Amino acid sequence: MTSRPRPNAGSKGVPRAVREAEILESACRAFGEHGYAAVSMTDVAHDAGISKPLVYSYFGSKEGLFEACLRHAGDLIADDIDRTAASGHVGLERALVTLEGIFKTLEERRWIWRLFFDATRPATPALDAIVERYTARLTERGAEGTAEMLARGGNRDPLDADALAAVWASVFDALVVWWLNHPEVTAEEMTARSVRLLSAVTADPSPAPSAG
Amino acid sequence: MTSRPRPNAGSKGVPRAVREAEILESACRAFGEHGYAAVSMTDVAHDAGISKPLVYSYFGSKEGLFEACLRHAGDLIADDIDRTAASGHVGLERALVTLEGIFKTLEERRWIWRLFFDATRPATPALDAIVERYTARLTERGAEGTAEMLARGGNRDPLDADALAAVWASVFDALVVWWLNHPEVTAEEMTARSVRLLSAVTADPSPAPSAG
DNA sequence: TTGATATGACTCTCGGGTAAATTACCACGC
DNA sequence: GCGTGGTAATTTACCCGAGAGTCATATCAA
Repeated sequence: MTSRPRPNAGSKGVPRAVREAEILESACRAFGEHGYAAVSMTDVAHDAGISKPLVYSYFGSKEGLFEACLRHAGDLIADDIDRTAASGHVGLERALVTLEGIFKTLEERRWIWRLFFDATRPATPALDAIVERYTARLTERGAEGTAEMLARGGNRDPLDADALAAVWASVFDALVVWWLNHPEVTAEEMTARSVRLLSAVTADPSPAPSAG
Repeated sequence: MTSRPRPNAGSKGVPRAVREAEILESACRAFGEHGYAAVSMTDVAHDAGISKPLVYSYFGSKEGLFEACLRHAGDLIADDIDRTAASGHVGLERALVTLEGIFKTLEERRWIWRLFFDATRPATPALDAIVERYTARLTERGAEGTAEMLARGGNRDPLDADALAAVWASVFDALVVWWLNHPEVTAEEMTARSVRLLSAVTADPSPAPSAG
């Protein structure tokens, strides 16, 4: 079995750090847009313009590659959350400042948001821990706000607080995802829209549910 | 290659309609709890106490089986939505009546809710159409309510209306999913919780975002 | 005997992961 | 300047397991 010539083998000579960043970017985009399960390692390699074993030499496994994507995206998002949380705003205003920050951070990399809500990823302890760590910062901040809101109304039920925190996280996610699906809307416009919507809801003098 | 005996082959004689219902129930539960991708046809067959080829003889393919699950679940849910929508309530009260109906309908089959939000299913035109058809009824009803809320505040932006409808759908889903994760909470209790939470939010006299 | 019900054992494809070989570059002695 | 060996970068070709889907055959009731 005489080996046939292998075009381009070794000819690139791209430094490790550069190649690694290239692969990571391709992977983040692919995973974010199509989901873990729908993306094969061959896809990532092809998108990055290289062969599959090279991807493995850099990231070890598909799960390892996804983990690197999570860390990359998580650092971007969590750092932003921490920054806006430290800005001293409270109540609805803090929620809106947080949204504004996220919109600006994601502006040119919108797809990374979905990495953290990818139901098709394997539920391994390693990945679970990373997702948990990063999402905790976001949900914690939200829970503070919603708990405060309930307390103002005299509600001290811990399950109510937990459920409302989940609802708020879902609202946050819905706003971001809606924005992901409307690429023509800028971060600035989306911030203004969020202000209008949240104000409309909390100020709504609609027919409240009468008892019974 | 003398064929060995096949224990139980053909010995059951279960009527088609009965077997079909058994398989469907197993499949709905498995798909709903673990997701399309994580469930194999062998799993379904084993759970239903039969062999894989029998599942194929009834539903043709994995996608066909999932389609049947969607129709089964969709009929339950959509019928319920239509019924509560016709009850004549408006505003927040209608939202709560709708939630109450869904909670009661799902009480003994909570997992079927997730079938419609399963990101691991194949995105074929056939399945897309079915999901679209069933979810349309739910989101449409929601959009009516949110549009009305915006209009009361003088907001006529169609994109705002679309985004708020998405947010409301997300809130609805978040409440149901929170409930799925708290099996000890009854439908009745969950309805009461929803009333408290939505009332708290819409009636919140919190620091509104000042201009600028 | 016939037809409905049922199954063990198989094929085939896809995708994660690997082994071994190949190319290019670089440092070094002459 | 120029062979030369070491090493990093990269490839082709393969293995392997899982799971979708099929076929020929077996059992049983009427």
